[in-house]
Amino acid sequence: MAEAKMNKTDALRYFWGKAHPENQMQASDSSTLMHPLIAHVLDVAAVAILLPGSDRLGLDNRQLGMLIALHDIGKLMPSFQKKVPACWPKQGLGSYSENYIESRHDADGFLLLSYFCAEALDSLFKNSDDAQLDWLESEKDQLWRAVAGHHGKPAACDWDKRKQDPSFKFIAPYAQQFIQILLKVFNPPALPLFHSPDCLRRLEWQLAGLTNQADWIGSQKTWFPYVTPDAVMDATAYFWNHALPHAQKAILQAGLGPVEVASFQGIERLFSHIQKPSPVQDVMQSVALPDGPALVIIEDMTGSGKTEAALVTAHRLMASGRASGLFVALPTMATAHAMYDRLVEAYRNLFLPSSRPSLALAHSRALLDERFVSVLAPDDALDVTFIPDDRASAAEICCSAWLGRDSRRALLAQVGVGTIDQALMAVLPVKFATMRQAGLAGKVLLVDECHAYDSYMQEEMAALLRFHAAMGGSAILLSATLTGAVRQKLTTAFQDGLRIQETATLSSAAYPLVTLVGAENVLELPCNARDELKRTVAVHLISDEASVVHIIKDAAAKNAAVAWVRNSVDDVIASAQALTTDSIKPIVFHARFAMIDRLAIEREVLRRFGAKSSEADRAAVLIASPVLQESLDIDFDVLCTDIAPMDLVIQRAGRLQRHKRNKRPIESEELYILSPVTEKNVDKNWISHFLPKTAGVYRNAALLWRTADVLKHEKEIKSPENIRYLIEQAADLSDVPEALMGDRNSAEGRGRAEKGLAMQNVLNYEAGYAPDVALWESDIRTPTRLEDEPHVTVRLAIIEGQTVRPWAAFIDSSLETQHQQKRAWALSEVSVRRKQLAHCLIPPEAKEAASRARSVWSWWEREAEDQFLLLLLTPNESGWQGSGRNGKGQDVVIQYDQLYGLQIFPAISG
DNA sequence: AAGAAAAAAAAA
Repeated sequence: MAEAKMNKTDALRYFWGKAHPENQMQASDSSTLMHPLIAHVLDVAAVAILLPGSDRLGLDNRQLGMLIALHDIGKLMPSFQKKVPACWPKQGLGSYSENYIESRHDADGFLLLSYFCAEALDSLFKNSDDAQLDWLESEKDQLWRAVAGHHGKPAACDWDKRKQDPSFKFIAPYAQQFIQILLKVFNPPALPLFHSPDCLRRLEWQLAGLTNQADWIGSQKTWFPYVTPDAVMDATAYFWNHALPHAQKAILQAGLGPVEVASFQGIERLFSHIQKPSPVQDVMQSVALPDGPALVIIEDMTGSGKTEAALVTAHRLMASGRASGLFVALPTMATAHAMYDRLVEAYRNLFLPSSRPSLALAHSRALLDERFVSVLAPDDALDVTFIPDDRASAAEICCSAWLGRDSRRALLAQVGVGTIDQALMAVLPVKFATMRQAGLAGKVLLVDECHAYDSYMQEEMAALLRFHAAMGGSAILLSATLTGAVRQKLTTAFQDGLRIQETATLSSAAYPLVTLVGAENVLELPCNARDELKRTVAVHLISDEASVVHIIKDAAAKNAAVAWVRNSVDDVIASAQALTTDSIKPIVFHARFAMIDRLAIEREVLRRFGAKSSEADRAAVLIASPVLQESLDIDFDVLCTDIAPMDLVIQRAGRLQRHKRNKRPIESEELYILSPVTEKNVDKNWISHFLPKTAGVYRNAALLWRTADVLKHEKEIKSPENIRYLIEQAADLSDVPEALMGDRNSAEGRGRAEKGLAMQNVLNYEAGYAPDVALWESDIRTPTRLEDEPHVTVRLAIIEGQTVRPWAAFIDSSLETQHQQKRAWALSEVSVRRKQLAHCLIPPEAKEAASRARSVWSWWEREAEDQFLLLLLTPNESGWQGSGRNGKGQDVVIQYDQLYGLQIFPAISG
């Protein structure tokens, strides 16, 4: 029996917007199997209107609500409605049919808005009868693609072909009626014509981000329980009485409720441990900041208190209304953790005590961090009415589970700390980049250690700064030293984003230095160094390994703390073995250990050589790979290093007699650099004959030669006086030996290629949120970092009978529990070049146990079988061993022990 | 001919 068809307005409430997948349905209560489309779009519109920060778009709430509510109009199409047959709106579409062409509702939505319903939307753009004041079609399309592209990338399809689908003719009247209903709910005044294309472009990106964000919140079923079609009989009533109150609560539970920035009242109020501000902190407290969006670059020595100076700057920018929050980007997960720990103490002081801002940790492994997980409030358990009244609870950290459980959402937290990669993905055509943009918008972007990047990442950084400035954001960059070229590049990028025609030229060579960049002017402000940090290190170039060994043995005999930074892991292990005697037992430190062992070594190294180490503990020899130049706060009486590029040599030298100590076995500050002799007539194997593995790691021999040669003449590293000079001199490769020019040129070529690749990959702000102007989620994910060579992640495991245990659980039995499984596996990882190890052998009798072990890994870890290798270890006389094949398919033996780490040898055949 | 360290990974 044919159902009597309803009129369109009545029928519309039966179209669904959200529904359970068929198999999870419970037939008992058919009325709430689905959430009506009208209800869903009003929910999302309500969220958008109430989200703090949505006022930055500069739209009237009625206009904003209208635009956002249109985001899912494509779901009216039968090709969407048929997806859940039980929810098919027969009241409008007649009896169910499967015969509709497959399509995407985001692309269909765009077509409805831009083409089939243009007239119905006229009133939204009609300012007067003067056609001069009308919006252009292309301008309207910018808005439509922003709201339609809410599935992580711009909606796309073969538009001309898709238009031919007869369903459009059939659905258009419904869509027009749908629009009428929304117009009645919101009653939006006409959108003013934008006086500049820049403003419209910004609105396009902002609207795309906000739609996305509001859709994610508005799609949470726990916050927006399904309602019956009857509930939206009166759409206006639903919006006011249902959508808005639910949205308000949802926003609070998402941890995105309104917060108020405290006024800036001096660095001591922000950090209780600071009694006397350092010079750079003094400057950043008092200097006049440029008007409008600002870029601040702080170059100063490690230990100068840059981070606090930067947070002071961020607070001042926030307090002056230029930002509502902060994201701190760091080069590694480890440094992100350290920064998180520092912010835990201070971040609440940025806001009024009555505000409850979230502090989120944003990187791929944040959920393996016990401390972060422990502060995550369970969804819905957050008491939204709770306002702490005593200081103790006001000081407590918080982060909603909704924000904390996904790295893209984590960027939305008022204060975020994470890897730089999380921010960079905002300017790459990866899925939900607009979410990340929304997270960064209106925040101060604080990038720490921003010298630590290659050409590819530098170009991404420039793109990020350009984008951030164009969106009206401010940024702070921290570094020990940047070359003039890099500082100029980043400054120009920021000014580009501000639409400055004639960007500033930087000139200062002072150090330490604060660079203040605004739209109007640029100021380079020399700054004093902290007295305690001023120092002179004597540099000795040594051209034979035996002498280094001799120096180390000599120092060890005097009970000094001595370290040798070697460039390759194999060299580290070989030298450690060669140095081992009855009295010397070197500590070996590199990254080819299972993470749990590496962390244990790190703790041991900190204990022995850290600020609080005792004289007895310090009498030790450490042989380390370049991991040592990373952020560990340790110091040595004597330091040796293989030759490396200048900035790294300086960084390594920072580990020499860094702390004040009453008495040292060796008082003079001397750095010994193992390097071949620098002469003009060297041959092209200058470095590879002398330190073959170093030649593989630092592939620009000219740069190494130049570094050694500059240091040979300069003879000392003097902070702060000659730091800038050393860096700039070493970077100048115009006059290197003839034989090394080939190397220099190919390194330059690689750099240029990387830069080109990055330029090709990053989003073009100007081109807008459009499908064809970037490789949006093409076949290969656009990476935040280039990998020069493919690596595999090896997960170490112990096999005993039929049980496979992660190595970490074997080392630390507290990791044996069910809920620690993921952490245990992550702590058992080592990264190895695929060339060395491509496949691990699993004996047939262990196959079953091995696949049982793998089954608890996440879907991509299981999926990428050649990327995540399970290595089964069995004990042998010197530790543990397993077997596998290298990249060429040859059999190899893998040796593992806690002293030297992972080593791979060719298998002895026969 | 040699090879550090570092990040990311679904959906609305």
